[in-house]
Amino acid sequence: MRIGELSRRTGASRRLLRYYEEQGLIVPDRGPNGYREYDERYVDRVNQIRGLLDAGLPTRIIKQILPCLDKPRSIHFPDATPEMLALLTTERDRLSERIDVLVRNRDAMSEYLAEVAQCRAPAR
DNA sequence: CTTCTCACA
DNA sequence: TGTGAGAA
Repeated sequence: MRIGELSRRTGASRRLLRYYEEQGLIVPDRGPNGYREYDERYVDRVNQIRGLLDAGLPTRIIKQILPCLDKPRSIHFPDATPEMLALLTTERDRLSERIDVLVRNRDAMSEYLAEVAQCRAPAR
């Protein structure tokens, strides 16, 4: 498929897809006319990129760890350098910290909402 | 549809 | 990180 269809199916703008390519996150094939050609795998791939960006990872890191997160993980297993493992470990830990912050804030919101509900439900 | 560039939040 | 616009 070409960029327009991938854009439609991922919700990412054409501009953004080119931006991801510029950042080295995706490397589409090129047709004879020079148009980018994407196969089905790129739909999931783009969504995964969005997820990692949402998780707070910079494109620089995503570019490095994305190959490890590809579907046939067992095939990428052999070329796991110590540097790669260290990177994955630190990024996973950063993710865990962010999750903790998110959980605390969610709980704080729940607590507040519960109190508000208690405060005005009986009155009404 | 393509690349590139400059600006901007 | 992501967008818009203009040029070619």
